[in-house]
Amino acid sequence: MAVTIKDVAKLAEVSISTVSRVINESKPVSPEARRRVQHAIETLGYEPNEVARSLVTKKSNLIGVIVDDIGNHYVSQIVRGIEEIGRMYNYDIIVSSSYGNADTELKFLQLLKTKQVEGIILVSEIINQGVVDYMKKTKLEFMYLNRYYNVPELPTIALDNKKAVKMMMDYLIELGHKKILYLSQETNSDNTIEIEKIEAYKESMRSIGEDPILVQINNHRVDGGYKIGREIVQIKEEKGVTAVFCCQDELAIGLMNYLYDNGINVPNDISVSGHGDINVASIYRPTLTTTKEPYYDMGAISIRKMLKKLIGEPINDEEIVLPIRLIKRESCKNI
Amino acid sequence: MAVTIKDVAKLAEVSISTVSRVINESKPVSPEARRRVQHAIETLGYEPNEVARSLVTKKSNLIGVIVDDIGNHYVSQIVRGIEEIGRMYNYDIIVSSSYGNADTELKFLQLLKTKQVEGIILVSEIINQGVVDYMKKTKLEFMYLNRYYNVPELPTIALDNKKAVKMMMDYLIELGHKKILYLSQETNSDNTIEIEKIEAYKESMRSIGEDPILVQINNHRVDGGYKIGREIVQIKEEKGVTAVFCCQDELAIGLMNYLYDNGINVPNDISVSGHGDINVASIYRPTLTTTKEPYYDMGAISIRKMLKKLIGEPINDEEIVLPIRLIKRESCKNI
DNA sequence: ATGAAAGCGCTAACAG
DNA sequence: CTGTTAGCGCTTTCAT
Repeated sequence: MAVTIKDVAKLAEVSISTVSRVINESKPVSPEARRRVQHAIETLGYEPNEVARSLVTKKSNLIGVIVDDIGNHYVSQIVRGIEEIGRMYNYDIIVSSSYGNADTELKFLQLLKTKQVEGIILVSEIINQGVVDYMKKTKLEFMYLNRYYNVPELPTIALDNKKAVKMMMDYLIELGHKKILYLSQETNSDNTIEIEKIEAYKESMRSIGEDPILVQINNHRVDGGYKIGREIVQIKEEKGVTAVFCCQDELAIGLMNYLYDNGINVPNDISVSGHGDINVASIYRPTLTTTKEPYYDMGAISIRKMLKKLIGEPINDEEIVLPIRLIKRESCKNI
Repeated sequence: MAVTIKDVAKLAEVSISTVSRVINESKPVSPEARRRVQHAIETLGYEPNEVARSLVTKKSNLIGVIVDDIGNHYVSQIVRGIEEIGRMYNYDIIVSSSYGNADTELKFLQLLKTKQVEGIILVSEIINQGVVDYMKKTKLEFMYLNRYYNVPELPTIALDNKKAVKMMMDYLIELGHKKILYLSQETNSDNTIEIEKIEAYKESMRSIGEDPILVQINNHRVDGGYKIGREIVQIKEEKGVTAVFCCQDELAIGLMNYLYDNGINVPNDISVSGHGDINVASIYRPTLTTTKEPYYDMGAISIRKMLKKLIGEPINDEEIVLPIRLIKRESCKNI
């Protein structure tokens, strides 16, 4: 059996309350008693039982984090941010990967609640009405981080995606491109973030008097970009496309792979750009021009907001707008 | 206040013991009582408090996972394996990133223990005597997964690194290479895994009557491979090196970046191979020839072993030797 | 089959 | 400043 507060009290010849007091520095304790208690703790190697503590204080110092897949690089960056800031406030995180399954997300939500987490951060790629409903009726702190959907009913950290698209389009146009193809993903729901990105793209094209050249795909992974390569090359030939702007870096990388494998040189034969700035973006050759989504910061800010609410710190409700940065690299060149 | 077992008991007009019994199916309960309890649980939306439960059962169903950096791809793959298998046994994981700091690792170890985790898996890149000492005197389940060091005193999942090196060398030799440079990392301690890899490399070189061409570096990241590029190219010129075998994929990618940026073509001008098969290895162009380290499996197996011990399942002590596979890709060609 | 009661390890009034 | 006491929500004897 592990050593408990009782053992410490006995050895130090004080009451357990006194021991509790020196552990938590919750109330003044005489120097003498404190010394004895500390000595007892040392010799016994006492470590407080946080579970017991949680039970009475109702504070678990635990945040539940449900993610799509921790193996995804951008996800792990968000988690990194969450964890690092959580640590500063003495919070630990329990992570679970749902692999995009709505039922799993909901199951984890309930599970985490039984574990008495004080808040939950959901990093998802799907829209899950079950979660929305569940969270609305429970008073748990919550944050919905979704890369693809806007979730208006629940707190989230939003990015100015329209602006990101505009910045990229302006840059491409500045490089002399006119026939710019936008590789997007299918918009299967009204609150898809892609809808506003597509809108921004079309607007840019209109502003230079060009017709939009839009290709949509239902796979936003690297292999999706690869598979659509053939079609893109075909359109390039037909319409004289000089630049492909992909709605996600993964697609851009996959596309560049296809182009490489088929002897088409980026950026000499065609320019390619992405969105996100995942880690391979700067490692791949040619390096990928993209707009940076501040994943780490998204995680950091979401938990900071949550924790501030939890510990009752004044929370400045001024919407923090995360800056979007254009990262110019090798994959796009002037024409 | 959340609804407790008491509320359920009251509504169902039974004692809390009975409620507990139906929740846990620990003892027979009359159909009638069971029905009433279940109904009460439904209407109240009761969810058991796992913290309270843990306190009495001494089972937290929590495993602590301390990693170097969750943002590292190979680390996140290990965590994925841990999490997915843990889930099957109804275990959750608490993850913390130590960023390679020994004191932090130890601090987390203690912290996790106070949280009553039932076991700890440490995914580290350093050797930490403090951890070894601490774990030897506590009875917590433990698993030490280290990519760079052998940790003889504590349970771990080892890979046959010598064999991996031999396989790669055999392949390179088969392709006609003789002047093979091995880019290794500095071996600052006796139990560095690199020592046996270097040994295996030297043996291979000896077997074809060549002198080893060894370069050591103290940075095993992508940028390390990039920075050493200049030196490698120089040695290539001097000694007629035709292939560079890097002790980690990250180094190989960095090196290929340097070569690309300096107009040296892989694999036409020089072959490059790695070790690990991190995700970029197959995404990068040219794709990287490497030996696969089964990260996901390492995580999965380590927690499975731990959980079996925890739930008292018979554990087959036959050393599971994880298979090492040679992945032939584009970065190496015959000469 | 069921209830009463003890207790897991700890915190937080409450007295003194 | 310190000890006593009452729980936190739950499981688990021990009777009945």
